[in-house]
Amino acid sequence: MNNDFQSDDKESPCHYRRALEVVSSKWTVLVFYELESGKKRYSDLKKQIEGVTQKMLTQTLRQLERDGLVNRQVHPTVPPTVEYSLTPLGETLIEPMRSLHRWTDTHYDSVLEARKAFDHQKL
Amino acid sequence: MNNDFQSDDKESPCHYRRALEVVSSKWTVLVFYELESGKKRYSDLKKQIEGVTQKMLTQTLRQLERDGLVNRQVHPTVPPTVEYSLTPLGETLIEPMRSLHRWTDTHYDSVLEARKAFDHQKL
DNA sequence: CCGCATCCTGATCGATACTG
DNA sequence: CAGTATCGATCAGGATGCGG
Repeated sequence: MNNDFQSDDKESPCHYRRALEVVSSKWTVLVFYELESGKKRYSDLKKQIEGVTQKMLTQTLRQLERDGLVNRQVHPTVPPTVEYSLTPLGETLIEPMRSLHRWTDTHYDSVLEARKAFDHQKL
Repeated sequence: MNNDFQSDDKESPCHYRRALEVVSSKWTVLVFYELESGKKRYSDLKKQIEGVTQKMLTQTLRQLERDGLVNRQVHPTVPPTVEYSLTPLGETLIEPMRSLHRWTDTHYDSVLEARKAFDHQKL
């Protein structure tokens, strides 16, 4: 496991950017989106997030757990059951995420059009 | 590219992730942050965004321009002057970005603490 | 001053195999 | 079921040098 996020300097000018690192990895948003609706099992997350590999799902969940945004709950059953849910801290992120989500719904078409125009003009 | 299927469903998680792709590259947020306060020259951006290389700054600006979020204005002087500013579309992103920014200011300390606790517990 | 082209390293991710 | 371990391939990104 390669957890080298050591340079967590709060005073750094990259403070703003580091904030986004909390949520900007490829699968983080999707995991977060699934957990918004409540506690979910590992296998359910795997099933519902299309295209995610075991490795990436685990890695993403570990990172969210490490950041205190997600809670991991292991039930000592056979076979094992693991449930994930948002922590109170994680829930404070829901609103900002929704804000971005709303922006997408409203403006993503414009972005696609802009790209099309840009690419066309470049030819 | 397996997960790159297109869905017209505005509520689809796939759509949700795409939102972040617009803003989640390493330097995008910092560039955006600088341009919030108005039109800036390339060299000023380079100076104010600590640690960014020419390559990455140019690359980031091109991407933002392609997405229709940033306007590029070339003045035919010698030597050349290039100014960047937010487009109207780009300005619509300011509020969502501020929302994330506020979250950072309020909760980033908690994230750092959570990381510390998590890492400590792992030893 | 602004930016493109090239080379190169090392982080990231998928695929695969294995465990409690 | 819910992971861990390992190995390549791919890719982002830094360094450098050139060009309008």
